[in-house]
Amino acid sequence: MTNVVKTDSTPTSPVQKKMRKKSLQSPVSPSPIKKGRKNARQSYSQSPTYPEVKAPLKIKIRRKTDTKSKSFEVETSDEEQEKEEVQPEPEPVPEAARGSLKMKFFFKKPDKETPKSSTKAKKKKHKHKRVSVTDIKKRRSSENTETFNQSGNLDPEFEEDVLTDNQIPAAEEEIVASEEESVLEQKEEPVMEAGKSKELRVTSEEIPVAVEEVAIASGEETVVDGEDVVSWDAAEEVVEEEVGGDDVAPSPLPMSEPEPELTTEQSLAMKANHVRAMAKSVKASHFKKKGTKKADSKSEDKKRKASGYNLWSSKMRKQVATQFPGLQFGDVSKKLGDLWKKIPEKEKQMWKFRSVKMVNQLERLHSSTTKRKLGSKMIETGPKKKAKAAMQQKLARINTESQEFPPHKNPEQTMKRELAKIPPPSVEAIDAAAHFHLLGEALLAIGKTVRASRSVASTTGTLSLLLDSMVCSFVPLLTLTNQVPELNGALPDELMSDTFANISYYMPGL
DNA sequence: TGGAGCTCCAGTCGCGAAAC
DNA sequence: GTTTCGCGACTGGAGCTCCA
Repeated sequence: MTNVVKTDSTPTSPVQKKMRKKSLQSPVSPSPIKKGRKNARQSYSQSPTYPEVKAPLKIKIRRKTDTKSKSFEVETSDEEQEKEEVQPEPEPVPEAARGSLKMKFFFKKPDKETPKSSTKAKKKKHKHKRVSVTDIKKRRSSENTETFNQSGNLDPEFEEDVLTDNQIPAAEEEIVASEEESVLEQKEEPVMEAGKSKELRVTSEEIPVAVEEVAIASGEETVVDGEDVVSWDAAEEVVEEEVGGDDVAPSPLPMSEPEPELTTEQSLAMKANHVRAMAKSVKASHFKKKGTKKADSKSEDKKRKASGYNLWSSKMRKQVATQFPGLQFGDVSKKLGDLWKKIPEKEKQMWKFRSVKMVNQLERLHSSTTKRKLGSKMIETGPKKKAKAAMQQKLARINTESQEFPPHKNPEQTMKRELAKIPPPSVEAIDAAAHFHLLGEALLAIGKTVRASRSVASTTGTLSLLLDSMVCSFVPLLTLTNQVPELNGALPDELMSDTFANISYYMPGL
């Protein structure tokens, strides 16, 4: 026997989801449940006549993926159907409870016995936890020997992440300064200049900060939501450029064979564009590899921002897992929850602010409707709606066209394929010049920002950027040095070429 | 049939919305 | 205005589905 519960269309938006869920939950008779959510829950959980489901029906939920409208099939075997029929007729269930009952049947996982998995139990526990947080905060001052490990002391690794009293004032300053910087950045609308890409200036300011935030939040390898969002934007744009369009410039010519009629300045511009494209492609490939499927499947608009706790826990979870290898995920979460309660409020505020700041950056990045043409000076701007619609059209076209090529299931292959689309960077003097040219643009933009903001945070943040810039200058300098005939090309071109590609990824302004 | 991709699960906190 | 609840975020693995 097969019961089919069909939905007309896939709930794509939160509102649709909610409506669909409400339709599933909505009882036959609406009046009793209209008292309110709380009452409805109470009637569900506290009803003495509610039949206890010890062995839920074996339910298979199939989702048809080949059509736009997805339907859900609920299947029950004949044997199970018999069991269902043999069961004594339960006493009448209140209408309000029926709605919830239907919901539970529909989503309950059949054959897993998880004593804690009851939603009600979880919520009760959650509720209790919330109360205990307040109590813990009140008692924290007297419990200055809160422990994490068995020795009774906070683990040294974690102490690195917990601010001491001496550090708190500096942290406060950082928060205030960063807030000022954020406000300033929000107010400041970059002025377009001929020949300068708006996108260049945006990325020169934001990407280093984003990388910094990612480093703060998750260490070097962890995928952080914010980073993915940033990079997927870049990825989309690269795909857009690579797939083509009327306004897309052709791929740069091989570096070793410049057009004879080009002036040095023109060649330099081409090189710079090539470096930009290369960096974007590398980024796109990199994050295509790291991006989670779950994140991919969700619309950016629907994604909820990661909270301060999320950022903090994503970083600390690694440490906890490293220190306690045998711990299950749930145990690690418990420890993280305990630790989160123990860290100072100031530090929590810092993580909260980092979350907010990251969201602001991403929003600004998303709100940027600028489109850059390779090899041209034109910047095209427009209303957000218009740009968004155009982007959606392009993505639709890309999706259609990309069906001609089978997707690479192996991410490594995907990355290699993406990298193969761009010519390898050459290591001639003009390439070094192009890198220096971009570096100069980036530093100029940074200088303007610092001068405009005059904040301490901007200055200190720029120092690390300058250090990165110095590092990024090494290979171009080595390239130039390698031109000296007496050296006989001591450094292999392949090495230099690979390093150029890496620098293109990290280089500010790309 | 094997591999790749997708979904769900665990426990926790934060946020937004609804209820009171 | 306060309280309560649902949902989403974090990660890694297990299990399921789909496709060649």
